[in-house]
Amino acid sequence: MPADHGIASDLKRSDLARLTGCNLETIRYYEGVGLMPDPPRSPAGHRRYGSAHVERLGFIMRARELGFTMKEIRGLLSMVDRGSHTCAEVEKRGRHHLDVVRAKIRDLQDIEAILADTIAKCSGSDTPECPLLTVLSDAAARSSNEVQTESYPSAATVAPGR
Amino acid sequence: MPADHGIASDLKRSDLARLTGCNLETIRYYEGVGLMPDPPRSPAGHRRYGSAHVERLGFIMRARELGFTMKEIRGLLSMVDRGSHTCAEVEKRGRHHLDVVRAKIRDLQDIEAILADTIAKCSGSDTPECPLLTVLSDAAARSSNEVQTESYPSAATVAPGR
DNA sequence: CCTTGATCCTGTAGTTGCTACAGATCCTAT
DNA sequence: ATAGGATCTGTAGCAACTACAGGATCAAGG
Repeated sequence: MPADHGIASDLKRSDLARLTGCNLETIRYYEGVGLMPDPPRSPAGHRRYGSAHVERLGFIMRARELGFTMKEIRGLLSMVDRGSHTCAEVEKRGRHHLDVVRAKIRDLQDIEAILADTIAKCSGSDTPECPLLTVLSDAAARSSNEVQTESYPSAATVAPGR
Repeated sequence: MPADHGIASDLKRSDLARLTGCNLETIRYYEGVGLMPDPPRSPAGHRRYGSAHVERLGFIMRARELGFTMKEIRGLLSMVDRGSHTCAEVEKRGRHHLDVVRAKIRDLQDIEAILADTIAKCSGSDTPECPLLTVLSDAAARSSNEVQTESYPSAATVAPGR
């Protein structure tokens, strides 16, 4: 096998985009908000990237795929940049993010249950009466065992105006 | 107990907000984007709402809670406004939204699995080595049975620059 | 060598769904 | 009458990008 001819460099912005799967414009955006460093420029002012940039942007993209917010990614990166990170601290942040992800899953599962239950009652016919519209129109139809504590005397029609 | 004196009216914007749980400013926003009708005004120009507005905003709020986008809500409302809705059509839209919700749940569950698996390997100690950082730094660590089809020769360090 | 088309540059506006502010007017209670 | 809330308008900000306009530059073909 031939010898490696050294660290790659001289990548254009489009190369970096292609290698990382990141949108071209987003690279500039990340530079603007300080997630990516200002790269060296060619004499004509074109950005020139190296493998270090590929690594860093790859890190950002994978964190994004895992749903980390920009703030969290920024925190992780600055820890690593400073070399002040420990597994314990990274794990702590990861666990916090996991909690957030699990909370979102629970919220969506609640929504899923209501939607599925309601839709199951739909007739699929041409009548205007619809269980889903009823649920959307009437708070009481949602949680039938919970009494509305404060509401206005109900009017005749749903979604009036026009 | 005194008799009900008819359909309510002359609600102020703050009243509507309180009755529906909607943010005060959001009401004006919904009016601006055409989700809520322009209400009648008092001589001095203050918005005056009635029970029909309470109903409509309640509809919007409940659709929001179920994760419908503004576009979907707009579609549902305009159907109902026109009186052209059928249970079949509403059900169709509801099922589509349910599909979207379920897809989101699956995405989040994938994320949850990767996070949980990775964090489980963390030592929680003071070392800088961390399985979670490894996963974020190295694409190969994510899907270990999938060969990277296109990537750059890897450099020494993760998250360089500084 | 020169042209042509692709790519790069900058700054700025649009997206979704709100939320919050500034500065002016108005209402309500004492 | 006056003090304090509440309302009015327009506009700016948030996350996290994405897309465009108008110009400069590069790379390949003739």
